[in-house]
Amino acid sequence: MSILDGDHDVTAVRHAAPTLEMVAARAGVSRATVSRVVNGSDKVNPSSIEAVRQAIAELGYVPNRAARSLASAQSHAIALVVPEDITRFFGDVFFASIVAGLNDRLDQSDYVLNLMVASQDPGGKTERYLLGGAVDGAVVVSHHTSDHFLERIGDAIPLVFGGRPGLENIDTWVVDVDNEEGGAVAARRLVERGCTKIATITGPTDMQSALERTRGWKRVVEAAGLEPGPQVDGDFSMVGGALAMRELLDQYPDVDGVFVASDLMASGAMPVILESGRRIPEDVAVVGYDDSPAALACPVPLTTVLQPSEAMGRAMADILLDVLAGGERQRSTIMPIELVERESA
Amino acid sequence: MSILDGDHDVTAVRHAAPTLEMVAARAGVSRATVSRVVNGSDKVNPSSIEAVRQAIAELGYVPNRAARSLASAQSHAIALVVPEDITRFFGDVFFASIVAGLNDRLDQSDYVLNLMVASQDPGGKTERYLLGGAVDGAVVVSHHTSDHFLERIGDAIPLVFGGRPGLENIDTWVVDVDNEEGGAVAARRLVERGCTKIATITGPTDMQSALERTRGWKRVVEAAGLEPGPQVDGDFSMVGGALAMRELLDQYPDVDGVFVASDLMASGAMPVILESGRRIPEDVAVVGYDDSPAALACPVPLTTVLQPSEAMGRAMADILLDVLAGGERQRSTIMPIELVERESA
DNA sequence: GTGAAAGCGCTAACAT
DNA sequence: ATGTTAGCGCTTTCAC
Repeated sequence: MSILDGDHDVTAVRHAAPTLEMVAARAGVSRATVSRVVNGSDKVNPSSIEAVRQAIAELGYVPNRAARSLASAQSHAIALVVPEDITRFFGDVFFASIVAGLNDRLDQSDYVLNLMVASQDPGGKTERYLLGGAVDGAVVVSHHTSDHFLERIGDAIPLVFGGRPGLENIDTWVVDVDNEEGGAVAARRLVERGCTKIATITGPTDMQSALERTRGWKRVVEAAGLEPGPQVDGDFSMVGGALAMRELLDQYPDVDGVFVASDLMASGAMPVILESGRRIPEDVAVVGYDDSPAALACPVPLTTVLQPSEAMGRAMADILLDVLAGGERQRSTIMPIELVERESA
Repeated sequence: MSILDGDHDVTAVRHAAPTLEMVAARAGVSRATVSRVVNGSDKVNPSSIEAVRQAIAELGYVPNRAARSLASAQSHAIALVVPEDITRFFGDVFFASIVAGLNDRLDQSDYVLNLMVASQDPGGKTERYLLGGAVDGAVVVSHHTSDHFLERIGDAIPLVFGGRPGLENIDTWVVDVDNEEGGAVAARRLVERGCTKIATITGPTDMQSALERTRGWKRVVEAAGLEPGPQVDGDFSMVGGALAMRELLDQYPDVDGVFVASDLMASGAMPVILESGRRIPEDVAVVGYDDSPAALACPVPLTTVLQPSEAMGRAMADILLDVLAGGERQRSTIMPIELVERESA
């Protein structure tokens, strides 16, 4: 009692956290017993459990994480590494739902998530953090190809990559979406509705995912006995999509179907099509990619390819947790995509 | 050398991290000296510094965070607490740039950011984490009014709130944007362009920020000698904005100016105005709020109120870091808003 | 300027 | 089932 009645010092003095030792003293048991109760060991006498529980409640005891972590060599934390500009990252619904999925899975464990934005990272702070035992494992999400510093880290803690190839020769897992199949599904839709002049607006050519989507698109178009139309780089941005569309209409005026590799680009491209006097989908059918909010904000509701981003996040967390618990997991997990049918194609 | 040449066990065995003791042995100095070098103490002989540095490099030594944290009673981490649904959080550009600002400031310190999404938080994991000494302080961002569990936390570590009122009676700081002034600026724009029938589409009435914007709007409209038009709740969503606009046009058909308390709502409301045969801004002028990407995706480029969200994030981090360093800071910081002039008003 | 020694609060063997 | 004893890897007096 005497320790707690400190109402008078609320604002100025921070309460010193009670320790396990204080709990032990109050409950009249050894520190080891308290530790056992806290960690849910089964070999404890019910009466002791009760006494400890009460002492914990009365004192408001919370285990010190650093001490626990030091003694057990586990942090019960995992890092979310984002080697990307943070505004871009958060602006992207794809990433947002991955994080939501991650978080959802983690909520059911006693692990916490640490956000590491490594875009600039002066002084290798991120690397030191990951190597310093602060986290038991890490999840890496980015569209870009792997950054170098991660190689050393995969050597020290398990790494799960999302949406892109992992590193070679070290302990890493990959959860990816089947981008090529995504491009293929989009193209198939166009082919099946009777388009014969099928072009595509692609993402940046230095992104693996963009390349794969294009490859899938091309495969299907060719398999249908058609001559693939132009591939114009739209840079994954809205204005990029508009510019690409303009260029496309110029050099390939009789285009009747286009696979736009992101909804954002599609939302930029559509007005250009409309302004040229063509109708969507009657004259030019459009299939997007992402099923982002942008798909609904388009002039014509966009038929698009849905990536299971939240499920990806959940899968990544699940794999990492499993591995940390000593389980075995497949190195590579490919998540299925699906077509969301709306009006543009 | 002999310790490092372990190329053969890359995949299976994780390297045991070198300890300070190993560095000391290699450098031929005491552990205390290594610690001094690592922490940049000035009272170390240059030659020792050199020896230690080299040993660190050769061994690839990285200090163990848990041990350091336990011994120094500091974690060098701060938490970003989000008592909100994560998808909503990341979907909101306002929050995204706050995080960008936070991160930007933190990059220049040796603190790291820990993401705590407390929306559901079974078992009070977040609370235990924050209370367990895992972080030295926390930043809380959310539009919603304070959650209860934060009170105990503010008692243990310094808390900085963003964009909403903090808690009473405990050590908290608040960085907020002047929402009332934001609403006032928007209304002023409408008044100055000659509107006389000015309505508003508001955010949810249980959000402080929404209330304040409406208050500012009302104050200015009345000060101009005008009768304030209807206030319709648009729920901060796109469809909510559309529905609200429809209702507004019904009950107040001669409206000639409307302050829509978020760009997202405005992007939903505008098409409704246009479809009713009214022109923007000639018949109905529209001012939004946020200066989000949605402002540019509107049928008519949206004049809107800009919140300095990134600066807010930076300010929050700055305050927290200062306080952690023992500095004194004002409890409340109000950031200025500004009007972004485009075509809709 | 440098080293020795004593913890930080917890977990994990090892006894009992 | 419970207590005792060592540490985990680091910082931090306190001597020298």
